[in-house]
Amino acid sequence: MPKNKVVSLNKLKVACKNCGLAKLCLPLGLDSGDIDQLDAIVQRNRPLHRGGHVFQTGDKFRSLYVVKTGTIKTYTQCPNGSEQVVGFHLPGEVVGLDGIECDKHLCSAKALETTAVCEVPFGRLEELTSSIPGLQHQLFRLMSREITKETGLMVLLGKSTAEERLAAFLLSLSVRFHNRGFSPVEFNLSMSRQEIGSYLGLALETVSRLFTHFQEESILLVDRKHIKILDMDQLYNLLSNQTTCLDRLQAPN
Amino acid sequence: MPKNKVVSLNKLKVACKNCGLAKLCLPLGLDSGDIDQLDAIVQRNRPLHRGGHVFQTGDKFRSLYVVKTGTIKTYTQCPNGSEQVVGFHLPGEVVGLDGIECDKHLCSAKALETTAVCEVPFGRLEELTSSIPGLQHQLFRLMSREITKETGLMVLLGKSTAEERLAAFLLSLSVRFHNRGFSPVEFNLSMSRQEIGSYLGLALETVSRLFTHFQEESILLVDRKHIKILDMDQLYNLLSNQTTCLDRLQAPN
DNA sequence: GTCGAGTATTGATCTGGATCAGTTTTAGCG
DNA sequence: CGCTAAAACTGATCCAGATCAATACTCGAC
Repeated sequence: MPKNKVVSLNKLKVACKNCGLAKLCLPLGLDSGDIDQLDAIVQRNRPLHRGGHVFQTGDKFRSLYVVKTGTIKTYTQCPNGSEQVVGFHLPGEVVGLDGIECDKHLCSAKALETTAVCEVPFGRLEELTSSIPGLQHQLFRLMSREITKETGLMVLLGKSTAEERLAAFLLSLSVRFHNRGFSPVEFNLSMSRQEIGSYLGLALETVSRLFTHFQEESILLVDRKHIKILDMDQLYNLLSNQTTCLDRLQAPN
Repeated sequence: MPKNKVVSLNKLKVACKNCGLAKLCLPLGLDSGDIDQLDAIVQRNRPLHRGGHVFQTGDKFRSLYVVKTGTIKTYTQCPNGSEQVVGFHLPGEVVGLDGIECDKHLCSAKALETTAVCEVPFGRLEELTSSIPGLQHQLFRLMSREITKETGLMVLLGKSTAEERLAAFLLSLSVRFHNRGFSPVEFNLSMSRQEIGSYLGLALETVSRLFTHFQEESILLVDRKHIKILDMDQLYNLLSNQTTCLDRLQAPN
């Protein structure tokens, strides 16, 4: 923890109370004074470049990380070298919860584009719960939501078609962008077809074909990584039998 | 019946400190006095019969439940009526964590056989963290483990063959039984082929065929719900490319 | 600008496991 | 005990999506 990055820190130091993400993030439901206390332990390091790691499998667990801008993907490496994406994390979403159990990270987290994260040392966060009523419950809620989201994805992977999986993925992104103040119908994917496929348990060719197919059906307009949803209803209808996991994937955070 | 009831209730009132599961359960890492405090809030209701519900989707969230004896399955109901199993829970394992987020349960939990559970009112559990150092961290660890386990299952569902899935499932059970003092090589399945299939994202026919196949390969001896693992090494080898999720599924709890 | 490497698209083929269908076994019950 | 319904097994067929293969596009480096 060097203390000589005064200049870059100033540029990055958006206090939690001034941060547009506060309603989605850890401070949710805390009052102004409490947020100041939380703010005091948050470390704001310089942004990561595309490909930079927040942490890697096996690293000692010290902190949770909240995405401020950009996108983080979490993934595990299989023995044969191939990687499996386990999550995409947008601004306001927390990364690193899997590290609490064994005190070391069980997956790796890397930036898909230039990305800024807020580092929250977990030991100090745990201490803060004694002086901030509600913070403990907020953390339990956050972890419960993570469990819910993963359950939703399990259900999706267990019994849905490729079409349903991609539709659910796009709708999840749509809702999450919307919650963050961006357009729910037009956005850029920061991940490759390969990464989408890995996350959804599909081959990259299948993902590519589905984009083409959705475009032919006038559900989407696809230009490389730029997506425009033309017919939201039709996209929802593809999931009519999957409302359970859809609800879960659309959880507010 | 009335006479028996008293006796059986007395028999059920095993204090946490005398419970054989304490090393796997919430009291893990707490000292004797702390366990007494925890014990004081735990409710031990009469056992559930096969098919009885611990809670159902939409119920208000009040408590976590720890399986004492028997097995609980958690599942969600799809709009079309079919159900999707999301977990099987053995003695010492906690059920209900998904309810914290929205203050209501998002899945249902029912007994697969006669099953006793310890009910832990969550509000009181949260209060207890202020007087029991370490309990908060233990709860965070517990939830982190849940996230880890679900991630492991996601990976399994995303990219593994039917054979690998069933092998991983059996090995997971084996380890969990072993941790609970039972034989790791011989046990009874409390769930149907249908339920195993639902959990693993397979058709019940596929599960049935795989049991036959494993038996032909002298990996297993299968007699209806009774399983004997004849060749543990071969079962492991089926997962050679899947060590990541194997580790996760074998998490101590 | 050209080059080259990564990424995406599209087509052709193959296959694991779903689905359908029929049979057998088991468990529950009057 | 036999009757019934659910669960399990087994065989035959089919198809969604993987895999293999070839081509096209994008973008940064020089």
